[in-house]
Amino acid sequence: MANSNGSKAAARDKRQRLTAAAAEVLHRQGVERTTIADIAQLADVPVGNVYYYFKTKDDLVRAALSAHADHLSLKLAHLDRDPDPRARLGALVASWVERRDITARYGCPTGTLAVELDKREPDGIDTEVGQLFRTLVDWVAEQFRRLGQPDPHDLAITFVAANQGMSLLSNALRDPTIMIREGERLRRWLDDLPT
Amino acid sequence: MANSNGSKAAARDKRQRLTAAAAEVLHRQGVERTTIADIAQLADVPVGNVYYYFKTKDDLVRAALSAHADHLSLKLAHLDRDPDPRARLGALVASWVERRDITARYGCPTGTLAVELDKREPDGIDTEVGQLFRTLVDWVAEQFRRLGQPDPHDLAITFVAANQGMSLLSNALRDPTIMIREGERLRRWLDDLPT
Amino acid sequence: MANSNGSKAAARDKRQRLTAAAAEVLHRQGVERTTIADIAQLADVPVGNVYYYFKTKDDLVRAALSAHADHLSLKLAHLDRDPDPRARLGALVASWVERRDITARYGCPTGTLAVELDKREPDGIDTEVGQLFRTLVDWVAEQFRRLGQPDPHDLAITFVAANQGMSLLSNALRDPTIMIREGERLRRWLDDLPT
Amino acid sequence: MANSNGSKAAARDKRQRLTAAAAEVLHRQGVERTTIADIAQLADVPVGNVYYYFKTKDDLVRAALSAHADHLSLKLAHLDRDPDPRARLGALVASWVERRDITARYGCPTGTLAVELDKREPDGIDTEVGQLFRTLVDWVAEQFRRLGQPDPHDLAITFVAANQGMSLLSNALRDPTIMIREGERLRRWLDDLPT
DNA sequence: TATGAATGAGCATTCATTCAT
DNA sequence: CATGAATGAATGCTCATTCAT
Repeated sequence: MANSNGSKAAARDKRQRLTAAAAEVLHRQGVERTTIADIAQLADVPVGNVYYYFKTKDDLVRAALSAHADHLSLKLAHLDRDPDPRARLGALVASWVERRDITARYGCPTGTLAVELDKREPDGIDTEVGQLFRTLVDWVAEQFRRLGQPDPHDLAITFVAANQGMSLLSNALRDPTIMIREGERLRRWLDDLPT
Repeated sequence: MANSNGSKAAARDKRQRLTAAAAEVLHRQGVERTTIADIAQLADVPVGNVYYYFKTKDDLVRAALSAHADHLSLKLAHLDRDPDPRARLGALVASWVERRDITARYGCPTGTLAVELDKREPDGIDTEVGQLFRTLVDWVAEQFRRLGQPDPHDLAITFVAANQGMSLLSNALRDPTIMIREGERLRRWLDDLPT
Repeated sequence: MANSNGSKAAARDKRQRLTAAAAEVLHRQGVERTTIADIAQLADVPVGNVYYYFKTKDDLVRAALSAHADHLSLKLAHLDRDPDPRARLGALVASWVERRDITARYGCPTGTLAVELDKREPDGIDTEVGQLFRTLVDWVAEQFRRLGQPDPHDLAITFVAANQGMSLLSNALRDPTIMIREGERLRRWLDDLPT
Repeated sequence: MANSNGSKAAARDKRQRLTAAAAEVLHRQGVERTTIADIAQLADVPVGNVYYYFKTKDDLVRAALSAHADHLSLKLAHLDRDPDPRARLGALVASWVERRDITARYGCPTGTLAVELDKREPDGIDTEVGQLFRTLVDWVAEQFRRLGQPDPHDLAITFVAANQGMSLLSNALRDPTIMIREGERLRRWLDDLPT
């Protein structure tokens, strides 16, 4: 029993550890500068063993991306607890600002991944990063819709783009305060939305 | 005379060709996925000869970045011909929107370069991409200042971040129309600025 | 069990083979003229695999040097079996003369390595070749001390230098007989030492 | 006239400068670590121009060796002014000791060159370094002959080998004082020679 | 002859992926 | 499943030598 169940648990655990390690290292070092060995080491898994969980490096990258997607789903589900759409969006902004130091240092995990993956998959039209962004945009759009805004989807694009823009700039300029000021602007914008 | 000058001109030309090729290929394929051979081939220069003009691959990357910086300077100088700051900013937005198809396919050259270089130079605080962004932000801030806006620098950050955000999203979603709609929003925003 | 131990043994064996191959080829071709491929080929190891055992070419060079150092230690230990210091030194000389053909063809392994490494590590003060020579000089000095000689260390320097000198000359002149005659001179010198 | 004579002089001068530069840099950096560009730069000659004076790198190396040979000839001619063979040999030793700092840092120019060239010309039986050593050995032998010594040639080998040995050791141990002590020993040896 | 530029072969090193046990 | 080891293709870079002018 310790065997069948235990090893399955161990396997799930290893896969999990590898995914988490990948998400972290890929964020910090970038996809191309990260070796399988880097990830294996951080996950404390022997290199040769990685391939029993992920066929290729791309698979690992995808897993890391999925991890970010899962993280996003969790966050959105958490935000959904608040019934007020405006508050939800405000909390989303707050979560962005909260991560300002990491963002200023390494950029937005999703955004930088999107940039790198775009170079990797020259013909990928319907990419998984795209899906992630779509999920987020859709959720944001839904909030704007509930707020009775016209063109909620466009507003959502603007909103999500604002995060990507301030993240990229704060990273390029190594200035976390950009996130603070831009975050305040977004919140003001939310508050000023005509009802 | 045609000789001595000719060869120098040829050399300058080759350097120029290599720089242009680098800028183009690095934009399309990304820094890490681009080999010196790729650049050499596009520039029609034998691989070994590249190193006569650029000591290292990093040098080539820097040259490509400089090319972008030069391009930006030219553009700003061109915009400066119009005395109206609001019109200047509007024209800048227009130039962004104009490039929407390339942006949707490969992202903003400067933005994607910023992301990649951040992973390459783990400790680079005062990077050259940073300088490029600073130049742009400063110019934009100056226009807002002339328009009598409070906090022109913050507005400039918002403005530049907007471009990066919409570029990234339109790239990730492979949707050039995002650039159109966001561009229009920016122009409306400019027009609505209180005087 | 044959397994786990077997692969470790195989690994040790491969490392050993690479070290031996390195020692041999580096002696014959010199450090700079020897490629990793040369060593790999002689050791019958795929080139890419070499780097699993040695991170860099320098590492391989160091390993070869260590092999020489080990060889020296063994030889000295063997000589130590004879209780008579004079006989020990005589046997050492004999071992030098024995290798005269190889020496005339390729020089003294340690001496030529010392020359080459001196050019490689421009600032290496306390080099490993230096250590090797120190070990030898110290051992020789100890013998002279036991023989009751004054300035045993100086005598040891003279003794060791004599080997390097005759090795270099016999190599440059491609004349192994130099080793014979100089060897005899050294032995006579030992015999004539005042007690 | 400034032309024909001047350019010939300039050519001779350039060749001379290249030879001197080669001798110096090859001694310091070693043959393999020295590039044509290194030599050209030190000689203040454009790289492409080097090949009008020396067809190949080997030619340059040979020229440097010839320079050392010329230097030796000059030195021996100078020593020949003293009619006393013993004094001549003593003065030769003194000249070796004088160069102790350079020797401790870079080795004996001829000796290190001999080692490196041996690796370069795998089949060179009658090498030019050999010739140089033969010249020296013959001259020294002649002095011993005049001193009425038996086996003057063997003594000469011993004498020259002593220099190579102490040079190599003082270089490997980075200790110029070895040259001093060994030099004194050689002089004592000369003085003690039976007449 | 003079010279900047061109050429191309060669080398150390990396790394994703596979294999043997 | 686990794991250390194997494999080989790819890449940045160097440099002696040659060429065009």
